[in-house]
Amino acid sequence: MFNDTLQDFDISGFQDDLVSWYKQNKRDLPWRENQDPYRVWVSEIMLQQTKVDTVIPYFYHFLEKFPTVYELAAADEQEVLKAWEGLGYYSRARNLQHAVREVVEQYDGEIPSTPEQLGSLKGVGPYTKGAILSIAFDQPEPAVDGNVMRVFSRVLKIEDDIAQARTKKQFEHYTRELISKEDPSSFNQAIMDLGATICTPKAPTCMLCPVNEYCRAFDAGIEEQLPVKSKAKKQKIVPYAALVIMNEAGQVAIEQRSEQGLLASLWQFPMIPLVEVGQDHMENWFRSQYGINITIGSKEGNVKHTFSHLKWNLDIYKAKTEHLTDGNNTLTFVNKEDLDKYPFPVSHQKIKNYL
DNA sequence: AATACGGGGCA
DNA sequence: TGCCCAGTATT
Repeated sequence: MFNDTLQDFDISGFQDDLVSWYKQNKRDLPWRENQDPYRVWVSEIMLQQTKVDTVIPYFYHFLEKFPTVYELAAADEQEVLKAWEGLGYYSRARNLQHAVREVVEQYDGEIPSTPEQLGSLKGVGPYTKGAILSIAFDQPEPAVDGNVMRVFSRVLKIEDDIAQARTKKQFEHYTRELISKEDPSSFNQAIMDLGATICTPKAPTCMLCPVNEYCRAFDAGIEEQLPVKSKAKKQKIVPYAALVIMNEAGQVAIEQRSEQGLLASLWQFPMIPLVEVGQDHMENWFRSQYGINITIGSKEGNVKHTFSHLKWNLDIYKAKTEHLTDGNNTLTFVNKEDLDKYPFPVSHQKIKNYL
């Protein structure tokens, strides 16, 4: 199926040097305290596209609030989102709770340990499946993430575009061949630690690398040129007016976002899409949408926020209304002190400063 | 095969 | 700014 890349590669020597290095140098991380599959699972979901240092405080708090699958399954979704607030990719939290509920109902609370059952859970893709199977259940399954592709693209001198799906398949194939069958958990985590601390995206410190003698890119002096990755396209800029609307009771208006799409089910200050609505028509548009009159003051400031695929440019306005509710009950008027009970995206947490 | 989906840190 | 990060689901 694949070429002869692994011909003449000293697999057992590579495994031994990598795993011994890991055992002496592994990072002390909270989810490495034990092999509890639930802890491993939660950590792997949080770590998707997210740095270790960012995850650590969330992990502690989340495990304290939801120590086992049972507490998480029983929790209110808003509570789970609140615990995820600021971490991003909020569908991870929703999918995790959905999957945990399935584990409680279908598997009597025991996290399944077969690739088929585990991989069928919401939010558990090829990487997370392999990570849980290897780390929690000691099974020799590949867990191919960005680290693995970077490390092996260098070690094996693979010059295919790692942004392509078929390239990832290649790495899964090679990792399956290379992974230690005696200690797959240490092997997979060793690659991650190596990628995070030595085989870094820029300026890898090859002189400190425990497996540099096996590294074909290092041998050829092209480690900085790998991996090859095609560029992402630029984000579109989307302008909005964000409104901090106070009523005469001193309450502020917020609303919950749709259950689907961007920042699903999170809360926000009402926003007017300035692509469709002219500056002079904001109050009219608001009345047509929400059924109440508001008086918009002058612009108070601006918040820019970059997502992976778009940029929000938010002009902040303060506004007043005489109403205590809106026409269709889309808005919720809350006391300032109660704002922190609701999960807000980071962009709208910044708007709280204008209160 | 491409796109949607967050947010932070770093050169 | 642009790139990267312990990716997955949807189209």
